[in-house]
Amino acid sequence: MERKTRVRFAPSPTGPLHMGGVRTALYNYLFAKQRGGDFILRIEDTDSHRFVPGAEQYIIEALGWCGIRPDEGVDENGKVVSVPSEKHPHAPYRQSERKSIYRAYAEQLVRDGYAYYAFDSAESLAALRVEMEAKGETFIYNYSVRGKLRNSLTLDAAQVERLLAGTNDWTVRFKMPADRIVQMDDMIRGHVEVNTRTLDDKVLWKRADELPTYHLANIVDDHLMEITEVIRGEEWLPSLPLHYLLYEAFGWQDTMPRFAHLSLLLKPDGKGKLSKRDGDKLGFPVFPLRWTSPDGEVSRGYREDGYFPEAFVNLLAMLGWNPGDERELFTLDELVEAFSIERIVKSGARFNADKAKWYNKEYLRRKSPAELAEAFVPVLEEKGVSVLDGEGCAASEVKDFAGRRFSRSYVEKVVALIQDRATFVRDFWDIASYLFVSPAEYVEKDAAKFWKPENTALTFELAAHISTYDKPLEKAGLEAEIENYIRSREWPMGKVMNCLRLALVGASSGLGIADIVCLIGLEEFGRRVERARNTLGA
RNA sequence: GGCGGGUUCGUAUAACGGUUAGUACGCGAGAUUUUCAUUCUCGAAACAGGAGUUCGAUUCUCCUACCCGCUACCA
Repeated sequence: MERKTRVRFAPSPTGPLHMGGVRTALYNYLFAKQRGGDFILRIEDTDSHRFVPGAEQYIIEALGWCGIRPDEGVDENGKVVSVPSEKHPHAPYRQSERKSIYRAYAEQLVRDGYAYYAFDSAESLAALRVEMEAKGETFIYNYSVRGKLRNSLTLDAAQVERLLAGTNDWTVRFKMPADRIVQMDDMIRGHVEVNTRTLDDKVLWKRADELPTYHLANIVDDHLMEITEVIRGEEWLPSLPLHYLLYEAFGWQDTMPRFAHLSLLLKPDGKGKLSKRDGDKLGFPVFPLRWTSPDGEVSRGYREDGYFPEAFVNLLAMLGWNPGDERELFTLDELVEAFSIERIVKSGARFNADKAKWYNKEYLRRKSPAELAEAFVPVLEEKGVSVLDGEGCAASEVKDFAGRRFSRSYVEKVVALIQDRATFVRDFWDIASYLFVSPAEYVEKDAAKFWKPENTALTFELAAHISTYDKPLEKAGLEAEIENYIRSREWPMGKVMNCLRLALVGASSGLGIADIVCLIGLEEFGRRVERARNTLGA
């Protein structure tokens, strides 16, 4: 019988999710949605020592920002579900709240001979490890040493009972077979085999906190939650044999999920995988959202750096996957359509900040001016420019340069003309501040180049002519008028235009003269020319 | 050290035994433009090395090198 596709993203709330984690979640999501399946969020908080407050909420918020919404595990308020319901039948989805489930499974394995109780203390193991390493031997806790240690395999039943009841630092360990080749299949890497001889008797359950370790909790929950595919990071590949053996020991082979191990995201320059530490150091965020750690340390995020979630998702998807053709721009829905595990790349991907910016630029230029204006408003207000909304201003556009008040329709017009020139919304101010504030000073170098008596005389004459323009202010018409005026007099076009631009912008860069005049209007135009004349001289 | 994974221009990638090894970002040069930006055109830039298998290997096998991961009562 064909099972419904169910995948899960199972982060550990030990800190903010970094972009590699988001990519893993994204690939899981895409896989599930493509097959009409479920994407489940499960919180793996079985390490009580590494719990970080706020991390869980961060993970949910980050996924939400990306548009990745779990079908199960998180309720409509963005909280991890603890109580089972029709929509969330497998609750709780936080492993710490599933504590009671795991012990029985651990005991089942002991009873069936696949695991045993181990009574060695952490200190005695550490000592043994040091001792063996001193002799040049590698310490592996497996068949080779378990016979010499204190456990339910070497101690008699009565003693085991006594230790089980009377002490609380024992563990349940998996009894790794001595010499067996485990044959595995990975959806990305193909056939993989490992001899159990090199593997160790992993701890499955700890009496001290009555919590399972990752391996047990993971297998039990994936089974209980009817997970069909496990798509996770490459760091888990070495423990895949153990996981196979656990499914076998439980007798769950027939419903064992298929596995896909994703390569890691590497640092752009140096060596090693992208880690949480090297965010600011490398000049780009490693986190989707800004994160303030409990001790007050702040790490930047893509959201706060001005990236659109669509761009972030897109660039992440293309880091280790490609559609097989030359398309590069995909919305989340398009990714759902195009995604395929077969086209995931095996090797690790190095993140490239320039490409990330390019993606944002592409999305920015595709956005509507209305949406961009909306995002630009806070920036304007920060700069002391107020944006007027509402009924009154629709009819008559407000552009009050001295009072720094502009109607939203004006902001939209500005944005429409500059959106091709920006990578982020925050670039707008640098590109277009002169469309809101008269230039207070003039770039010295540009002034020296263009503000010369032979140019200014002509410029003032042109400005005077423009001021008398009585047709509706509209780019094409005004542009033709200006060009015509200059050409018919055989004036040097570049010199005059740049001289005038200097007066309007304060520099010899920026939009076309006609565009600027149409935006700021004749009145402001006249003021700027006057001001330049007074400041720079005629 | 042991085990596993990986290796195509600087980066991300295409190629699934036969190609002038393609594309994108970035970089360089031109063109367009009233400046800047955009846009357009062109250019430089890669099969880690060595053995096999084959009529023929970037592609298959093995070895070496390098990179990455794991080797915790962390995930």
